[in-house]
Amino acid sequence: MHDIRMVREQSAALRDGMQRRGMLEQLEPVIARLESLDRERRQTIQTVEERKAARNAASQEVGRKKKAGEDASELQAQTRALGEEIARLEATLSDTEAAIQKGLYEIPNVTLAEVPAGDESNNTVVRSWGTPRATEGVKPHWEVGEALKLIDLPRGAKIAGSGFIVFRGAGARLVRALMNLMLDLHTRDHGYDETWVPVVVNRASMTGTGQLPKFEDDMYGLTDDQGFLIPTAEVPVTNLYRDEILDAAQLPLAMCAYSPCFRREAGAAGKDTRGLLRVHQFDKVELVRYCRPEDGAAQLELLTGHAERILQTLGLPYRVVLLAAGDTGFSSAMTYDLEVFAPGVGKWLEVSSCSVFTDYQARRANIRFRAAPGEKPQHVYTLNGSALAFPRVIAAILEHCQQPDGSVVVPEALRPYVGLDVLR
RNA sequence: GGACAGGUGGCCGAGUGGUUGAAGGCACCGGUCUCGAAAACCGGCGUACCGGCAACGGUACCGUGAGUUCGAAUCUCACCCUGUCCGCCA
Repeated sequence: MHDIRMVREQSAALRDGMQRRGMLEQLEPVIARLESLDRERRQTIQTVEERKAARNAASQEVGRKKKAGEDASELQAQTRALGEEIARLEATLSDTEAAIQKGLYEIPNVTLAEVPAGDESNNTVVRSWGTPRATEGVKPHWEVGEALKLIDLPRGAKIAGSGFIVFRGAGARLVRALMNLMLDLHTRDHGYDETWVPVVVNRASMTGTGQLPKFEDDMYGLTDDQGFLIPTAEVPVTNLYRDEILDAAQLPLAMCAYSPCFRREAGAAGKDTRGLLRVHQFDKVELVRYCRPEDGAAQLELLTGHAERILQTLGLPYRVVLLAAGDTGFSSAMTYDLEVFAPGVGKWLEVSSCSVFTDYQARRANIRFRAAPGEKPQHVYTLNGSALAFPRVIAAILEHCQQPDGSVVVPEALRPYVGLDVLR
């Protein structure tokens, strides 16, 4: 969420940011309305506070008179009328403020200068690693997965619904292996603090990271309670320090967490629905960092490198894509997608999305730090990235490491965790 | 799930419906004293918003929300959270 002051004082930069996302036309009415609501709000505040000052003075006078044994009934009646006026003004004010809030929630973050303007056709591959193998003769992961009895999609659909996966045998062990490998690397080599968090969170947390109010349809909500299943560990982990003020010495703060993730994928019907590419529940190790504003860009490079390291360790060819403004997520200021090549389906699969949110999330979630004792707290910059999402990594392994006989060579780094060299 | 008890400033802890933003203490900052330090003493010490170039003025905030009242930290209701005991349960 932006600060209303951003709208007031930096409206040119805001409009430029929306232009670069290709959303200015759509959002111009919202911005213009915010500008007028802002003026309205301040106007009303002035009036209401002036009336309150008058009421406070009159109330004290009533008290004084009563104490002195004088009659205060007339003054009381006047003050009551004043109170009624205040109530009306406050109702107006709270309407105005709600409208401002709503408007601010509709405006996405402004992207950083190095982010290319325009829609996804302007996404840029900034580097790549490894050599994608030829697609010739490589079977899609769902065929291998089924043949090797690693994945049971029909039974997943039976017990939960389509888009829910069952892993079996070595497939299930592969999931556990990935979890351990990733957590080990991030905690041992990359300095992340391992965290284990609830997969159910409340509305305040979902609002803090920006899933609410705009994307409620994408999430699973609990029907009897006011909770939601998390779509990513970003939500609980980033919210850990919601409404807190950190010491400067705590920054940069780095946390990683394994969690299952739940997504309704509403509106995605028919797209990438085969196999493991788009499912309602999947596992992921997530990286979350908080840093000082001046470190934001460097921290994004660092975090992205940590995610890349997993793909390198697994020996899977990938490329790093800098998303154009129009393709960058709502709350994000800059995002790199990591795409691994899956020769069986002949596609680059997004297995990670690493973003810096500047202070956009931190403002919403009210996460601050004090640069020096006695200074005013300011918002941290938040970052996160998957490292990595399991199902697509598994798909890539089943395809990239596939042998002509249909068996799959387990990436070397994973062998101690899986306990097998080849899946056959 | 049931029964009690409780939620006040960075922390502890007072608070009778009326100059209470809130006693007192701790912590913290500045000063006096000291060769220096400690102790003692003196002073300072919340946040947000609105107006103002500023000095400053105003408003709001005692878990959250609503209500009663001329006036609410203080009274009423609902909700949330914490603690203790009971029940149930992996």
